[in-house]
Amino acid sequence: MPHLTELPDLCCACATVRRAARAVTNLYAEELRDYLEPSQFALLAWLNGHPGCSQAALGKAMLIDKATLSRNLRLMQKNGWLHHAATSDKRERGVRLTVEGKELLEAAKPHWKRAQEKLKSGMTREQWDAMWLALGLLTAATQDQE
Amino acid sequence: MPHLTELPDLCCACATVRRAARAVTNLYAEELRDYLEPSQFALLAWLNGHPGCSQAALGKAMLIDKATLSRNLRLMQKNGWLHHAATSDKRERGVRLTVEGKELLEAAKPHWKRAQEKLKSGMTREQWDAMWLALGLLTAATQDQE
DNA sequence: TTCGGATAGTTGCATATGCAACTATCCGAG
DNA sequence: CTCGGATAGTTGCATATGCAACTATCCGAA
Repeated sequence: MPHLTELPDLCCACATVRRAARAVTNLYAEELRDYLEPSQFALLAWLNGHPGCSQAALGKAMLIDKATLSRNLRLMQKNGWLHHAATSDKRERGVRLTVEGKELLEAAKPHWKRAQEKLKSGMTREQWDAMWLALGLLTAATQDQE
Repeated sequence: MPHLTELPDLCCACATVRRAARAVTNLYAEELRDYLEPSQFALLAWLNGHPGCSQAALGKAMLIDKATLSRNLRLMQKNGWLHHAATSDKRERGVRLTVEGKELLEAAKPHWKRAQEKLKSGMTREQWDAMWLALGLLTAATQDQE
């Protein structure tokens, strides 16, 4: 796989960030295989830090369409990892991890960590930091379009 | 959408690059809506520069699973944008754009350009360059794991 | 008080993605 | 020559993703 760092035929930012997402997802998926999908790990981890969060708030934070979220959360609920609870606003319902969900998250964490360390070990500290900055700026640049 | 550039609760590189990919994909999809999907544009553009390429080579360049590629290309073939041709090696078949495929690519290009300019206008030249570097390094870091 | 716009969530439809298992073909070692 | 491993591509299955259209609820203006 030569020249991945050179400016390639892929002069399309969309193609390049999607390719990176595929590559990174596969790396994490391999580590998390026995537990959950990488995207499910992300949802579980975020919800763990924001208990009682509404689907809408979750979607805004992760930039996930509400329809996608509706179905992905339903799957995780069927797995027993989380549950919905009524709120004062009858339109929305707060999402919380179940005990099983928290246990799964804890069990998966070391494997997540391993994947992240693998990635980190492939670049310098400066490159790692620059990557986080770049991803944040890239995402932000998509949001101030309206 | 505040603080997207700050180090967030999303300390998972996978979640962050996937979120960026969603955000960027949506931006391009909006521009390309009347033509094709962003991922189809990427395939079409790459094939245009590598006529007669095999699915396997395409998959290696874009880091797309061969099964995914098989089906995505089939869709595009049904749309009349490309065709497969036999090669000396009977296992593989070279993929080429049809005339319709080339016309579509040309028609979509200005809209792709507009999406890319939108993104570019949201950051400085240095940040733009740093982003390309970071995405390349990130992708490369996933590849030297075996 | 009520009505219309905004918000939360779901469903139909379509595309994208990857693993496992499969078939067909190629090619080199013996 | 032949057999077994490697390679190219397809199919079954499951998850992820987003738009459009829908229902239910909320809330502020008239």
